Amino acid sequence: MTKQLKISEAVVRRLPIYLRYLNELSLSEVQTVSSQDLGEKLDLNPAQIRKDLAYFGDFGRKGVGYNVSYLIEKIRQILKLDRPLHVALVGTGNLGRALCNYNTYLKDNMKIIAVFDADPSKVGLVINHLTVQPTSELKRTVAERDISVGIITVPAAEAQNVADQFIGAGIRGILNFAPTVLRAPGHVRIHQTDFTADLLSLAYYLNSEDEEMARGTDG
Amino acid sequence: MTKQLKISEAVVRRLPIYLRYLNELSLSEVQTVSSQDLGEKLDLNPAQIRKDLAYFGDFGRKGVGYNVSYLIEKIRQILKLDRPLHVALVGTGNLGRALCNYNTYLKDNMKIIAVFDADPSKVGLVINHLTVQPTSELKRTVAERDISVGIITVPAAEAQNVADQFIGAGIRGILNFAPTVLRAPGHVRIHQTDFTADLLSLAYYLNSEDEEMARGTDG
DNA sequence: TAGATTGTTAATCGATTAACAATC
DNA sequence: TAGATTGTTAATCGATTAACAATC
Repeated sequence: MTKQLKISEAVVRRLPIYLRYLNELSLSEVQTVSSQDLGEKLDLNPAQIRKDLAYFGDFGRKGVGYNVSYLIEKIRQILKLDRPLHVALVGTGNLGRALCNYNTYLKDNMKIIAVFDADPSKVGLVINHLTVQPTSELKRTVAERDISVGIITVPAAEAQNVADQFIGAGIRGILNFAPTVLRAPGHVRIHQTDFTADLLSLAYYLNSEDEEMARGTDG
Repeated sequence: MTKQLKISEAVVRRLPIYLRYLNELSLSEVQTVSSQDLGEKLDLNPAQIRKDLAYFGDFGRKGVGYNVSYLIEKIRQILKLDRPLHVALVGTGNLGRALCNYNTYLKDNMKIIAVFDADPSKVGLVINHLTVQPTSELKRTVAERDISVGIITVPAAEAQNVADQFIGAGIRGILNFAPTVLRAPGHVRIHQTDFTADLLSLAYYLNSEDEEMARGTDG
């Protein structure tokens, strides 16, 4: 029986992680997996995994565990990856090109099907079978090709402008790689990927051997 | 007076965000900023910002706000970005190349100074003034050039192997872009950048116009 | 002095984990 | 039946937010 409470973001963000490992298991022809197994592999608490999944239904069998292919099917339904999802990307710098080539990765019905750049010298280039279009065509293409997600890989200064174009074109979600906070109306979901922040915050945790010794002595 | 409680990860992850905007303000020659201003710009609660900063010291002035350049200096000290920090990257695919070119971005004393690839056909290529070295040279280079952070941009199947080499070479922190959970001893800090998960989890939140109307009618 | 804004405490909210009855 | 493992409740832990005295 599927419950419909409000699901926390933390839970939703773990679902793709589960899905990824389940797909691996499926390839290895593993039939069944326990929350214990999943927890060890993904470095998560088994109780948390059971709780996460139980928000959406009773997918497991007591004493047995979870059927791998059934759970894959269910998580794909929850994430709405059981239907095709069209993505557009703006900004064909190194990062944008990298993401276009990641398309193979996203076999989960999610596919970049259009690529844009404001720079005329980039227009017409072919990246992984996609021809770069001028950003001026964004609105029309999004409507015509039923694109619901936009990826932004332009410089920070242009990101809000591109976001506004996406929003005006009726996009539903944006994945932003530019290091800037985007404004969007409530019905447009924004996910931020901020690896500069990931990298800089890493510095905080770097202890030299010396410091570790010092701590050992002190405390 | 600097307090030394245990600082939560959530707090540390916001510091680079503050730093980024403060640097912008500094460029615009803004002298002073309030938690109110910061909160509006960064879409965060002002009380949270004040609390975050207060963990590390009394950086503000009541009735006035925070001095921009003083706060920049302090946050850089906290994040240990007041000293040079050498980074190595393994995997010169599209993403790896993209990150090498982001070097300009990371003016904060953090710099990619060595690049490796296991593929002999990549060795010797020059990416943003860096010559690609064979991965076999990783350990020696890390030691010789005082490299403390490793970035992994290889396929998932090879990521743990590369991580182990970094760890064996005495690295202190790893930023992993491969979609796999890495194992590491406690003294090595792992940050995971998982934009595939960011993208897939986005799908969960995409409501079509129709669904929104339905919800409007139902509830 | 009056207005603004910090630093901090207390209240709230949310997420994780432990424990265990149910049951395969 | 005995062993394993789920789903779920209760307990814990942690993070965010509101409120306000202190003070510039």
